[in-house]
Amino acid sequence: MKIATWNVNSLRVRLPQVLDWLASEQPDVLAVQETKVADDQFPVMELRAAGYEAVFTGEKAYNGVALITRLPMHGPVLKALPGTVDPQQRLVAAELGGVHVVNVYVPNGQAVGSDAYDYKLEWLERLHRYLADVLAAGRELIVLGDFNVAPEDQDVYDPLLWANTVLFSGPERAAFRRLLDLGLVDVLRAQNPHGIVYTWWDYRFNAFRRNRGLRIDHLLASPALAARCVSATVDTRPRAAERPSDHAPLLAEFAASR
DNA sequence: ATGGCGGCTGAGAGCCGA
Repeated sequence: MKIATWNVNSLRVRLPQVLDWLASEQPDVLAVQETKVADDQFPVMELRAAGYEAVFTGEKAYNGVALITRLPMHGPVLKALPGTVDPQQRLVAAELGGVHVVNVYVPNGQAVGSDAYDYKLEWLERLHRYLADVLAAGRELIVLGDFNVAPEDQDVYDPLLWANTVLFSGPERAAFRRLLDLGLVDVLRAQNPHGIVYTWWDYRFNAFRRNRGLRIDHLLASPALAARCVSATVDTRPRAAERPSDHAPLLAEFAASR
């Protein structure tokens, strides 16, 4: 299975880039975040013409997530964390190729100590409970998306500058670590144990040209699946192209089981 | 490094992202 995640920062603006990328990389699944499009405006037909179906949950102007796939989908599609009513559309999950695939757009948090920050930490705790249940049921799991957390010093271009700020504060990193403590594997880091690998660069400051980035998009896999990961890379080409998203796509490939 | 970018809405400038 070839599976990717990409925060596109408006699917309607980025649709040409997304269609180009699907054509060149041919992933089985692409999880996108920040679609910023209401469901009745979602580009179903354009994706279908490219050979992909989509399940999505969106809203006007903010948030919104979609799973774009050429695999057959089985079973129910989840469009929010179970047992919660979230006015912000931040999660879509489906059974794809025998794997429970969970696409997340974790809240940004705005600033340490803000209401948005508390909402982010609560959201991550609810995600933890849900993923624990999935794993307890013995299901193969991939959770991928924009986590808005840089887990380690090497995931931040200037850790001292970012210390105690949102995306890199202790409580956020601890919440991410608790997801790994479930047994999930950060496959991009596992494939690049020591390398500098960023997924986001600020539009300002010439950040991309200077490679002042953060690694805040992630793909986590359950242990047996992670053992079959044959590659995990960040494709920086779309970030370098015309009218880019500020995030680059993260692409991983898994060998079939036996 | 104060904000510089870019998307959104609604028709201004302000909000939000990270």
